[in-house]
This record gives sequence, C-alpha cells and structure tokens, in this order.
Amino acid sequence: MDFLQQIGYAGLNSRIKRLSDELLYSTRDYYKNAGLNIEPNWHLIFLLLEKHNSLTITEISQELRMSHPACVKIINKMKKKNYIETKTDKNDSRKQLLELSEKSKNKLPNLHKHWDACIETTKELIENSPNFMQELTEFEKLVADKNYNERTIENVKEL
Amino acid sequence: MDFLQQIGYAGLNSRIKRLSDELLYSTRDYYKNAGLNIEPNWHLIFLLLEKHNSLTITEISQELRMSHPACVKIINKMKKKNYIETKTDKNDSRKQLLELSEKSKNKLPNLHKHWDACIETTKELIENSPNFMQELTEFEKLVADKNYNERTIENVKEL
DNA sequence: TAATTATTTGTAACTGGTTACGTAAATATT
DNA sequence: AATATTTACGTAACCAGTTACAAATAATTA
Repeated sequence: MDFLQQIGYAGLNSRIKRLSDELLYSTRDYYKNAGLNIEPNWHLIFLLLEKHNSLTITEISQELRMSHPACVKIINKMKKKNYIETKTDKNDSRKQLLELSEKSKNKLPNLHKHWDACIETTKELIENSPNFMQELTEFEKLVADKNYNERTIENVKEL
Repeated sequence: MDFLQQIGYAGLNSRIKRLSDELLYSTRDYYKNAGLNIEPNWHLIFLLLEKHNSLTITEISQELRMSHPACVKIINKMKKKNYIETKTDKNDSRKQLLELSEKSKNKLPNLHKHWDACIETTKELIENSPNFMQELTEFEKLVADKNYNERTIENVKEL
C-alpha cells in the first residue's frame, strides 16, 4: 500500500498521472524493443491520417482534443523522419494538408500488428474491471462540463 | 463522441493521459486563482513532510514511487521559494534531511483549506462511479506485477 | 474598397516526467 | 588496511504537454 493510495481521494489525480506516465514509458520501451522507430504519441496521428487521408493541424488538434502547438511538435518530428508529407491548400494558403508518406503506408501493416498487441494488453489490464471504460467516460464528461478549477472554486469553504 | 472514445481500447492510454493532463492544468489554474504561490505537484511533498517531519530525497522518491531526479527538481523549486529547508545528516553526509520551513508551516492551514476543496471536487467527479477507485487500484497492481511492455511482447502475433 | 476581425500555423518559455551518467560518501569484501 | 561495491544525490538530455505571443492569410464589416 503506497502513500498515494493511503491518502484516498487526495491522491487520485496523482495516481492517474502516475499510471499515465507508467503506461507511456512502458509503451515507449515496447516500441524500442520491437525496433519501431516511432514515438507512442504518433499512434493516433497515424490512425487519424489513415482514416481521413488528409488533415490540417487544426483538424487534428480538434479530433484529439489537444492544443495545436502539441500537434505541431509531433507532426514536425514525423515530418523530419519522413512519415508525413505536407502540401499547401490551394484555396487557403494558411492551411497545410498533412498526409502519410509512402514510407508510412509501407510500415502500416507491421505497425498494426504491434498496435493489435497493445489492444490485447489493454484488454488484459481491464478484463476484471468491467466498469472502467464507462466510468472513465463519465469522468471525462464531468470535467468537460465543468472543469476541476471551476468545481473546486465552488467547494472552498472560507474559514 | 470524440476520436479517442471511438477507437475503443486503442484509445485508453491516451484518454488516461489526456484526463491526467486536464486535471493537472486545471488544478494549476485553481492554485493560481486562489493566489497560492505553489505548483500542484508540491502537494504530496507537503503532505509527506507534514507526516514524517524529516525525509531524504530517496525516501520521498520511494514513497511517491517516482524517480529521484523528479523529486530533486520539485524540491529545488520549493527550496528556492523557501518552502523547504535542508540539513546534512550527521551520521551520513550523503543524505540531505528535508524539512518544511516556518513559511510552509504558517501556510499549511490555508493550503489545507484548498486541498479539502480539491477532495470535495474529486468526490464529486466519481460519486456516480462507485468502482473507479477499486478498479484503478487493480489496474495499478497489474502494471506493477508485469508492465505494459512485457505484457505486449507476449501478445504480439508474428505474421 | 478599405479596415477590422477571425483563423491557421508557428515559436518561445514554462511545467512535469523519464533514463543515463557522474561524484562523493558509506559499506562490504578481501 | 586497501580495494571494490553500493547508495545518495545531482546534472544533462530527452519526451510530452500547456499558455502566450506573433505573423500571414482569409473573411467580415463598415
């Protein structure tokens, strides 16, 4: 029983962060061991561009609900390693249309093999937690409706 | 329904990260709005040093199950703002004994007021998720027993 | 049409973690 | 007692997000 568990509700946010970090770093180990020359957070970009063929930074950041500078950073790394190609939109020169490169398309079958293994692992980890996905969704919904900051302001009791 | 939810198990790790980030940044907003001049991740250090009076970097990193360089970074910031004082252990000059400063002790009542509000918020967020804490604990236990990397290696199906 | 506003993308500076490596002190071994 | 190993702490370089600001283009409004 570790300290974060001992302190109950006070430790929940940090436990979620700790778990998130553990999963991220362990996934990175896996990618490295498997000889994949990609970062874990490229996964979703691959999936999105596989599905939509061509997207802009703004569209990706909306799909993933992540800030656009975060997406820019990921995309730049992927471009540097030739996983993504860009062209400027003909009708709106501000927009950069992003597409998977040939290199990416060639690698996708192998990548999917590993992503499938990840899915199996995830299933394994929550197979005895039948409510986890649903309750996580509820959690996401609640913080989307009113965030932690706003809720806590209302919960402060002035001394 | 966003993309991460659409893709089911494949999106779980990223959803946990996204939630973790959202909670972290929103908590930082709260601290800022409340005029507290501290970072969210100092919380656990305060609680630990309140409980144990004096701890070393190594002990803190073990209690929190976090790398020691991460703890060093946090502690250095807290020292820079005079929340923590250090003295060298008389019996082992490698060890730095960390203690809360007078400034910290004076601020603790006010800090606890806000931390209590955070606890209320957390309760609010999971009040309709009666299994969340328990299933999270199970999740933590499973990845501690065998991490995501090791599990996924076993789940790969060679083509 | 000219001026204002909004959108898209990029950059800088910040927080928050990790692993890998180095140094000094303590402990164990020979 | 001298040498080797372990422990404690610190630093550097990396990944992954955020907010705030800036510049260029597009869209709207006066």
